[in-house]
Amino acid sequence: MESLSFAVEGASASSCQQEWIEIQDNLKRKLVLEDDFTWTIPPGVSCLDRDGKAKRIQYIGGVDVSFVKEDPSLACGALVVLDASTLDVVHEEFQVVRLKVPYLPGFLAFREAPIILGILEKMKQKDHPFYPQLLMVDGNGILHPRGFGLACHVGVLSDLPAIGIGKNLHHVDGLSECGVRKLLDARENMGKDIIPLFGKSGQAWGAAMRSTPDSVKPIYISPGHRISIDSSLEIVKLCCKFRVPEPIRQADIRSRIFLQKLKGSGNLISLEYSAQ
DNA sequence: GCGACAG
DNA sequence: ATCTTGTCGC
Repeated sequence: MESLSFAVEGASASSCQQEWIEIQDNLKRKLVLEDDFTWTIPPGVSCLDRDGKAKRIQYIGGVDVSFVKEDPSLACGALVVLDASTLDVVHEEFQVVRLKVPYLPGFLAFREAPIILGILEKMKQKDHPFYPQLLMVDGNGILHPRGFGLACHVGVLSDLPAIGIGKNLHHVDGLSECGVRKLLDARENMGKDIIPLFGKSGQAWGAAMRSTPDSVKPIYISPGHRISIDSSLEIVKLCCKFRVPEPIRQADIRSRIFLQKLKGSGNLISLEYSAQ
């Protein structure tokens, strides 16, 4: 009995993955890893400040999905929009959903992307004035076993420039936390807070970043869509008040609060119908 | 075979 | 992802 259910679940999981791999490989053909946007990135402290022509990016979106311990299939997706110059939240959207798909390493997008895309679609239909010009995603871009993580998935399907942010390293192409740690601590890298991530194959996967002066644990940045690695790093630098870039941090905080309020106000029953 | 495995 | 109190430092 026990072994049978394991066998069945194992079989469905692997056939699912095979199908998902094909989807990822197909979507990957549409992936753009160069800057492909009309706005400009505000110059950092060391850059010349003279851009009178093109308009600077104004609205940066941050997305995250939170869960409830008591009911792991219940999730709240959040999209927050920040003013790039102040990092103030100017808009927020939430969507509570029932997840039907389990989390499988390498296939995060099949769990979380539909929620994010749903929110974006709703905003786009309304021609919302705060529709983001770029998305920062809580998960990797090309730093992924097949070079197509959540940020790529969301970026391609929404056709928005996207950047992936990992709070933990997904081990790919020989990359490891230990290796990154050594490079960050290396004497020749003193003061450097960005370490390019080159795998043993020579591939550039993104970068590890010490996002605040005193943070020990780096974040992992990789382009999702329509942006280069270098530009991704410039954007992330603009957003780091704390270790986790503000757009993602706010999406994380606010999606959690949203679920807390549902719990506190006993609205869980109505969710059985609204959150399909 | 063993360990690793974004959120 | 989820939980959680105190604690350290500016």
